[in-house]
Amino acid sequence: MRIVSWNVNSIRVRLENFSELVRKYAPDVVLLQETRVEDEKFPREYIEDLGYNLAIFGQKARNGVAICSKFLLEEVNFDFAEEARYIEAFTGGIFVASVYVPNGQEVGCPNYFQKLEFLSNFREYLKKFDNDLFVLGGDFNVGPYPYDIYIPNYDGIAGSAPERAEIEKLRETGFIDILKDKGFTWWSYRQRDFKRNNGFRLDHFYVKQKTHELVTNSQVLTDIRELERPSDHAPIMCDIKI
DNA sequence: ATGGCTACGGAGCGTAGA
Repeated sequence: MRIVSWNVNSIRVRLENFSELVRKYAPDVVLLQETRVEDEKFPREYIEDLGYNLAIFGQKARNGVAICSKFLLEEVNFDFAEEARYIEAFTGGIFVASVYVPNGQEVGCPNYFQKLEFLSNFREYLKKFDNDLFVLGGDFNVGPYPYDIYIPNYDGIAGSAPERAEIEKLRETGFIDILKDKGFTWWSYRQRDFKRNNGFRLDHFYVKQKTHELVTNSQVLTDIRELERPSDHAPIMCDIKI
């Protein structure tokens, strides 16, 4: 099974890039974040015509998550967060989840503390999957290690010690960050940051040991970030022997 | 130089992203 996770920064603007992703990599499951569209306006037909079933949880203008799968989607649930930031389902024999962690805006502001709280609550929520084959993908908006952010000694938003501590606690519950050391996943649209590789590694896959034993490959799809009218995030991909 | 770019809503430019 091939799984992609991708912050698309508007699904409606990214349809051609989505099609190219499917043409090049033929993923079985695509976990989307920042679809930025209410459910009634989601381009369902376009995605379904590419061969995917859909589970969506969106809202107007901001946030929005979705799961696209070539397999039947069962036990779809998006109760974790009030904003459209989380969705899970059982598909093709495993549980998958797509999460869009709040950005936090600026260290110390109210949204920043909401981000820390989100991560803390989320860690507790995920205990329900302790005994399942489970792949969690998403935009965590944190670069867990110093080399995940191109700026030396950076400790601003996405790189502050409390944010990194929340992710460390997630790892301490047994989750393995399978894209550690695989490079950046986000580059600002500004300053030609992508060309200069001024990036952050914000998009992660987490699996526990039982699932990790089945992972055969993981990578960042930087070629999709190079397309015309790209998202500011590259998709991330992993292959699981299932 | 505290901007730079992109998407959204909604018809100006403010807000958010990270």
